[in-house]
Parts: sequence; structure tokens; C-alpha cells
Amino acid sequence: MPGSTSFRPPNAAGEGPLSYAVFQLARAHRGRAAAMLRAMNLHPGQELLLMQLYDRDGQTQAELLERVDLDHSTVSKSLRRMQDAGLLTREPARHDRRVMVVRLTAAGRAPQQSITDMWRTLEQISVRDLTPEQVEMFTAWARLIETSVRDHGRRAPAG
Amino acid sequence: MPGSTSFRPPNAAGEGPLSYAVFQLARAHRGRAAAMLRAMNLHPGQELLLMQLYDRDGQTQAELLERVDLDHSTVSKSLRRMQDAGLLTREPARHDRRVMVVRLTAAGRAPQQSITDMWRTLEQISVRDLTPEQVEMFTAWARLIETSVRDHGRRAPAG
DNA sequence: AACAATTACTTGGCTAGCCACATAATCGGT
DNA sequence: ACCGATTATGTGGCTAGCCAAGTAATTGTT
Repeated sequence: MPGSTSFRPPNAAGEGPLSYAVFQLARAHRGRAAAMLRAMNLHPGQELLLMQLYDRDGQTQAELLERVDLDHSTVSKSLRRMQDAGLLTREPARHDRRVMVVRLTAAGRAPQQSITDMWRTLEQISVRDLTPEQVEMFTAWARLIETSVRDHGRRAPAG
Repeated sequence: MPGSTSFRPPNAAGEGPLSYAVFQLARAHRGRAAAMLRAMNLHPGQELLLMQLYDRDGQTQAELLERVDLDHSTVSKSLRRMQDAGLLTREPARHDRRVMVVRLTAAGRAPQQSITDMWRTLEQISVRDLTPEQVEMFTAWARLIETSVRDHGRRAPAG
């Protein structure tokens, strides 16, 4: 969060107040997360991969890919850097030598608690000025909007 | 938005449901915006700089910087690429030769309407499943959360 | 069994974005 | 007038993220 002074929305943003708010909120949010992650020598995005591996170690790159929903090249490169950093190992599976099995090292398992704490802290900061009910509604609506944005262009859910 | 299939949140994300929702919403949102921008040969982020220049042409790099609240190096590099793309010109101011004055070219002014339309479209998609009242509340809360996240660590407003 | 199609992953190339450091010009105090 | 801050911008170096193209292994088809 470079400046942190409040900045004025451009005129055209008036066409999409919600969208603009989402943009700005996301940048602030990600910036705060990045700052906290830096303290534990992680880069934003890496914690999501680690969290998936905390849920189940030894996953395939393709499995991780499906769960984090990023481009496969992004995951491939991130994992390689995390491997270089000693957080995990990757080795081809026996039955299918295309597949890369990803396993946490001790160094990769170490920050689990810190990451959990980080999420909790970030959440506490975020909801500071909202009631639990408001948080509930906001979160539900955020998921709703996400679905709208994701599904756009596809067939309607059913009817 | 690579996969667009719905993916499962990792366990640790349960520590911050709102934060996780914000993360995912932002990625979907930005992805959709990026797709629309690509159609007009722009990269995400560039439209914000253009919008600022639509509001007032001939701004200083420092002025733009303050308004978009990014790192100065990011703005510097983005503007250079946009200059290379023929969207704008940069020349040192006379009275202060450190300062770079940024001006739109015809090619830079051209996509103004498209950008405005893009924002409107993105907004319509986003709010598809919400009532105007819900949109209003969501937007207000998003700004509130943004403020919390931004202000965290600074001194209280007064006392 | 041979060969095309698919799958899993890698690599190259690009932009966004950050930090840290460097440079140039202006401002301020003596 | 000098010389140390301050200001405005640039550069280098790194990661995240995308797309497009490439490689290697497995599956499917005939």
C-alpha cells in the first residue's frame, strides 16, 4: 500500500461504484496480506498453495491447480520457486511419470500456524467496523457477485 | 479466469471467510475486467491511468501517482509502456525540469467511451443478483473495510 | 502394434506491482 | 553562493499472473 492517503476515484468510476469499491478493497486487502506474509518470508499467493497442502500433502500439481484456479503456468512457476526456497519437493509419480507429486518439507510445514494466525488477524482487521450480521451478509453477497462475474457468458444455472 | 470451475477453499481459509471471499471475488472481477480490456488492447491498470487523464489532461506523474495510489515505479513503467503504445506523451515541465507532464494523444483519447461502457457492463454483471439496496450496502461496507485495512497500524483519528 | 489425441507440465514472453537504490533538479539554511 | 535536504522520476531485480507454444508420457483408436 504505497501511499495510504485517500485518493479520488476517477469520474468514469461513477459508472461502476461497486466495481470500483471492489477494486480498491482488493488492493488494500492484498497489500496488507502481502505485508504480513513478507514477515514470514512468503510471497502473496504462496500461502494459498501451502494451505492446500496442509489440507492434503502429496497432491498432484494438477490437483493443486484445480483447487486454486490459477493458470497452470503460474502454479508451475510458483511451485518451482517454493521448491528452490526449500518449502516443498516435487518428484514424478511412479505410475505416471508426467505427474508431479508435491510434498511439504519441514520448512514448508513450519509456517502453518503463522499463516492461520495471519488469516485470523486479517479478518479481525477487516471486520473491525462491521457487526457479525453485516459480515455475514457481506460475505454472502461477495460470493454471489463472484458467481455472477464468473458465470457470465455461460448458460443459466437451471430453471 | 483460468478454470472457472468452482474450487474448494482450503481449511485455513475458515479463519477468514470474509477475507477469502474478498480474495476470490477480486480475482474473478479483475479477470473479467482484463478480458474486456484485452478486447480494446489495454492492460489492467492502464484504464485507471487513462481515466484520470480523461478527468484532467496534462497532469504530472506525481499527481497521477497520488490519485491511483500505486508505487511510483509502477506508474513510471506503465506510463512508459503506454507512451510506447502511442497512448500518451511525456515531456519535462519548463519551470521544473524534474516534473514530467503527461498528455493524451488521439489514440489515448479514443478508448474513453469503451472504457466507460466497460465499467458499466462490469457493474451490471456484478450486481445481477442483488437489489439496488443490497448493492448500496455492499459498496458502503466495502469502503468501510478498505478503510479499516488501510488505516491499521496508524494512530487513531484524534483524541 | 502404430499413431493420433489427450494430459501433465515446462518455458518464453509479456505486464502489473513491489522494494531498494540511483539520478537529477529544486529548495533551504547558513 | 554554497551544500545538504527534499522532491520527481528512473532503473534493477524480484514475484504473480496471463497467454501461447513446446515437450514428454499416457490413452485411445484403428
